[in-house]
Amino acid sequence: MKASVAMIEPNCHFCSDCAVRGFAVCASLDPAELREFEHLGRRVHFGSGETVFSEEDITTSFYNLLEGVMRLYKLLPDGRRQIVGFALPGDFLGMNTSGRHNFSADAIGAVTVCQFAKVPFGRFMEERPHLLRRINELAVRELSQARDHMVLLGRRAADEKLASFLLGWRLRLQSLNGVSDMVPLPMSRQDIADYLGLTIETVSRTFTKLERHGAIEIVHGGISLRDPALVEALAAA
Amino acid sequence: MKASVAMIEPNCHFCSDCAVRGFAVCASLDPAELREFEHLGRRVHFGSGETVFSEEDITTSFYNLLEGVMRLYKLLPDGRRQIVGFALPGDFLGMNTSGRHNFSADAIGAVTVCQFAKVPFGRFMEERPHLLRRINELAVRELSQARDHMVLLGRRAADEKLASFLLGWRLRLQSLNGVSDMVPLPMSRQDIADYLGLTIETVSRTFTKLERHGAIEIVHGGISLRDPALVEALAAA
DNA sequence: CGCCAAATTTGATCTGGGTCAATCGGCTTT
DNA sequence: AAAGCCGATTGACCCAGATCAAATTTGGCG
Repeated sequence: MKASVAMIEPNCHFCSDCAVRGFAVCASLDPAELREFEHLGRRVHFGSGETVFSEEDITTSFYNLLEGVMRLYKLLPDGRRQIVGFALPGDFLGMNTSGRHNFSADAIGAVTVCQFAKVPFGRFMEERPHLLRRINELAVRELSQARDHMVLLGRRAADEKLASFLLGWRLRLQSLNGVSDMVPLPMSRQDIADYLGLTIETVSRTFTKLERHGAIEIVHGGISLRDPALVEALAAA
Repeated sequence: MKASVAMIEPNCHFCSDCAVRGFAVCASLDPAELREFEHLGRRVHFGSGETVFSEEDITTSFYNLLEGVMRLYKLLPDGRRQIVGFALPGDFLGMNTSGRHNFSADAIGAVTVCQFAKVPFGRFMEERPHLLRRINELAVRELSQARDHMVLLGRRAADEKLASFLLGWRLRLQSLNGVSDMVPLPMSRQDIADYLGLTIETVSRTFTKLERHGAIEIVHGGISLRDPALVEALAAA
């Protein structure tokens, strides 16, 4: 939404001690490859609300999210928005066949990405099938998530949507931060609404309803799961 | 839905004169590789309504659709169904990370697939990065379609959904059969409803409404686009 | 051709979630 | 600490699409 005034950090970092080393695309590279890979990417910071790339942009870079959360979305000409996913550290963004990004991505809060120019990255991947295999694995996993999201959007009621979202989000955070009943929600109610195919009012009412039923507690910056089994029952439905 | 009594044809066919040779996964193989590849797949026929594989099945095979149309769908425990896509000749099915199919697939009308056992296919692909690249390309394209479908499900009204579906389906058929204003619809109204996140009644009413407005004509086995520009205006909206 | 079963269309009514309109509450600014 | 702002909540009302209930059409099949 805001004009990009992203800060580019002098590249004084090493892949070997990168926070996402173990589970991002680079997990497929051995130490020798990693040293070469290091020269391909540069760290870039984005502030809250800044746009990292837009739907119709020609793809010149791929991105590996290192820190923070991003919203990935598509807009209709009249401004309706559908958030197609939230990106977390370790997610790889920018693959496409058309030569253009087919969704937009903004930072939710401060974000750090590892940016790769498309051409050198493609050349590097050319002769490293295991990197391609890793990227394919990530694409196939995303495809599976996308299909789950379609079921949610097409066939679930508002309370089921919210319950599934909370559990799914918690699960993704678990692999980064460990298990907890506290679920931080860095995105706004509007973001949640646009992710679930609802309005902000319905999201707010549904949160309140879940809280009244003792399923969750709404706390500053997120929610706390009071009765995980109840929420799971709603989400399974 | 029906128990599978699929007919397995003695493998007397050659990849080189396969109908989907030019645009399926095998498009990435040279003539020598193709001869080897030939021994990996076997043609299998399915009758109308037969299930090719189910959501929770362990993946033992991949499939290349040769002839016919399939519906790909997920079910909720209470029977609600979301169709996540329709497969057409050239589509490659079965990739996943979990070891299980994450959706079910039935034949809509008679279908022929080229079935590959997972392990030998994986071994063959292992040493042919261009085949992997081709599969990745197909996955990334599907991901883009999936995101468009999310926008449709989450943010579009019934008439916009139907108009987008008709145009999208026509476009896919175009690359197989050439341009035409006649759009065959081999799937049932219920299938269309489950694809669009609507009920069968709403789909039927919306078809009638589009016909009354002179946008389409409902003909046996499909529709005819009477005013493509009008339909496009609705779909763009 | 005539009969039954299934698919589709049409009609009447209902309702979940949208729309419109106030508040509310937590930050920032001064 | 008062004012202003913005996101979130709550309330009143409405409507697109769901649900329930018939017709009507279509397709197989003896």
